[in-house]
Amino acid sequence: MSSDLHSALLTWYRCHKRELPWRGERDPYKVLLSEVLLQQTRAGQAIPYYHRFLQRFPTLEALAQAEQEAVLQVWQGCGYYTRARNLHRLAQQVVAAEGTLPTTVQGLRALPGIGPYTAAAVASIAFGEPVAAVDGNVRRVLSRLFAWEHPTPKQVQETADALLSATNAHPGDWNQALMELGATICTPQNPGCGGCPVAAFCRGKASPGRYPAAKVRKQKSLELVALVLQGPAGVYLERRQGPVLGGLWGVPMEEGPGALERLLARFGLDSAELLGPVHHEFTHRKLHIRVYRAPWMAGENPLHRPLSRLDQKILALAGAGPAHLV
DNA sequence: AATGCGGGGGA
DNA sequence: TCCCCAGCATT
Repeated sequence: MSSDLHSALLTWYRCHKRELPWRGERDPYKVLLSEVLLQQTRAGQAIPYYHRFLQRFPTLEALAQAEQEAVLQVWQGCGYYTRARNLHRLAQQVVAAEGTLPTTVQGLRALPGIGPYTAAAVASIAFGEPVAAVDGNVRRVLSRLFAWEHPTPKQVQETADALLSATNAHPGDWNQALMELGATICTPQNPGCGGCPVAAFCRGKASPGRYPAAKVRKQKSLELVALVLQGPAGVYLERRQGPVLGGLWGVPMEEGPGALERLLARFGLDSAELLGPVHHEFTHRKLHIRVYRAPWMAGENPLHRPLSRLDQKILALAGAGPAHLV
């Protein structure tokens, strides 16, 4: 019974897995990089960043010696920039201590930016530790297999561990097989149950949309004003602080009533030209930005700074984006 | 347990 | 439009 599920999934995986750059990779540094990139990021989006990152920082040592801004420059556009800052910190920490990455879940878990999933993924894939890596795919696959509408983290982890302990496959391969099924067949919408290798074992296949129940998301609306200060050599940029786009560079912005007045006061200006609106969405925020422009004596080329997509949009509207200054 | 954090792709 | 992605840190 259970062994049939295992062999069915593993056979399918050997035959149908996507060819990804990190597939079959056992180098801990490369495995770690791929797993961090894949946090809340689809494989297709992560691939170019994986290549760019390894070309720029081929080893953990090279990453440790880099400036944070150089790391963010490579990560630019990939989102969740805390990942890049933490990975950089991790490299410096490890190189300063042991020199090589920890080889166990427990050791990996203690590093910045490494949570339960990433620790288990790296330990199982790179070091063969028999531990289940539970991500969103695994949670969804198991919820459907067992018809759980409201799976608890404990329930999912325990079941995933039990399934892993019942296979002779390499733990990393088993974990990836389960995730690959979730990513390509057992998808959130319109799952391909007709082509599913384990449909015979699935209690939820009659109504896969019910498992697991969708989360509720609320999106806050924010009114912002941005000021593009344009000079002969480029635009005025400042380094953003705090949790939102922290470490990246961008144009001055203020939020809420009186935002424009505060911006003008900051730079001793009387007025600025309204260029137009820019709309930008984060998962939890909907930003409405009124973009103004004013002449300025200094400025720099935005190409040389790590910028978010948001700031790239604003600069494009002002005709001052990286593409306009190359 | 809930919330915040980017950006993009598929339906 | 809406959903959510090979999650983690913080509260």
